[in-house]
Amino acid sequence: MRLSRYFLPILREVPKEAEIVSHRLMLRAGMVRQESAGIYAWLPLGLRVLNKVCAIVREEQNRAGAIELLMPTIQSADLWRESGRYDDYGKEMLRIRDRHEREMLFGPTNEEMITEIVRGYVKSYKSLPLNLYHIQWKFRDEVRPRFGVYRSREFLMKDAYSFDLDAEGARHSYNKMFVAYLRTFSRMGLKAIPMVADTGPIGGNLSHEFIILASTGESEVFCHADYLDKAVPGAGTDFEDRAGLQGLVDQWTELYAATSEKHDSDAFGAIPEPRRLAARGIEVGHIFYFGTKYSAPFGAKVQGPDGAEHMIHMGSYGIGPSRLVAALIEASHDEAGIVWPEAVAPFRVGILNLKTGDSATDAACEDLYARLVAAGIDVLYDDTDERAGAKFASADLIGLPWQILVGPKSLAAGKVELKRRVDGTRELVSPDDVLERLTA
RNA sequence: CGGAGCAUAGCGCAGCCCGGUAGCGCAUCUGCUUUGGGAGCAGAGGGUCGCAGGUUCGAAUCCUGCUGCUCCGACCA
Repeated sequence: MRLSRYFLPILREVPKEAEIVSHRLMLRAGMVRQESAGIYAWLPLGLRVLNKVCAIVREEQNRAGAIELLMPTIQSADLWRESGRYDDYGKEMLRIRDRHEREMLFGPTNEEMITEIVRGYVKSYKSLPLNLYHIQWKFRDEVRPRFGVYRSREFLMKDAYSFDLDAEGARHSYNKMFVAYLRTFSRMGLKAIPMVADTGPIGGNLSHEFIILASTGESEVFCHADYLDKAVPGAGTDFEDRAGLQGLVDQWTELYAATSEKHDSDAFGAIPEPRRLAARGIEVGHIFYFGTKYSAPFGAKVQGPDGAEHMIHMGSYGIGPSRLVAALIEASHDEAGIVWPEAVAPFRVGILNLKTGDSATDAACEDLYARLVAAGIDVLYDDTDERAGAKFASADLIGLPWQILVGPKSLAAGKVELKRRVDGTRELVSPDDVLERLTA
């Protein structure tokens, strides 16, 4: 992409409403624009990151055996009356009437709908286990939206719902998601720690929150420091190996880790003092097992091998990609701007033409650009006639992991500079070597 | 939902107390000079002063109502 043709409204000054660093940087980097309290338009740069986050979420959900579908944003009130949550949910639910005065709502979650869908088709234990997920916009009419897309009213959510014949099967489904979550966050460059969680209004008795550590996090968390160095299960993990998967989950839950709501100071105190970690954290995922809480009121049951009818055991598993984008920035930024992990960077590489109009510099940039594009690399070519300093500032602000600085100085020696955003280091290398390095 | 505050150009703000035909910085556009860490000079464009009423010869400014947004607290993927 040529910057001169792109839509990247960078702000030099910070809109005053932005309090936390991720919100400020997202506005400055031209990633989002507020349209209403807690409602945002995703501008091209922000959308690129959001899509990359979703792609990783999808890959790991699919790897763990979950199947994607797509449910609507608008649901009927009747569906929610069936579970009894229409009245319970309160003012957080955005209620709407259509032209026929039918009561509708903008979905805050989809347990009811997915249960209704499965009830309609699944009649035999042979169809189980089943895990269906979708990535869809949701709306919760928060009393006080804040922190940009971190706590917005409209937000993108991946929610998966598992269906099993019995509690043991459900436990296995839970473990699949548990491992999938470890992998998902790890691939985004985050260290996410599963913590024992309150099951909240959704209910159930088995639940973990996935927390990443960030000084700006809103919850207080306590855990064993060994979690920070734990190896995440590999891509070759056999998700059908029940015992093996349980072993992985056990490894990841045997050490102490809890949010302040579930904090047990005795257990925490039992950790050797130097390994005690009290920090602030951001919740980026939450998984639940809730048994027959929804299948019972919906009459979602299957016939088992014994010929009898069994209530389906369910779990649900959420990740908020829109929130994750903010969380990623909270976890990775500096004074100059965002420091994207490569896996989610809007563009992996930036080419900075430090002297637009100079024929040698222009030619070298065009050549590099063409070759990187041909190699299938996401590259943003700053071909504008801004001064070098402004280009450095912009590239650092939007967090491009690799920046190729092309100017007359280094070009005189047949070189360009390859700069790493994460530590600011630069190397003088030939254009051919840059290609080599970035495509390796 | 309790408490506090704000609303003037794309962004950040001044002007309001004390009414008199709307201003600054950044951004944008044109020209010239610059050109390796957010350049300089000269010029230009851009605003129903959140909305609706009222007071007044005259309202961004005073009064009333409304709307939107932000912050603190309780709640929350």
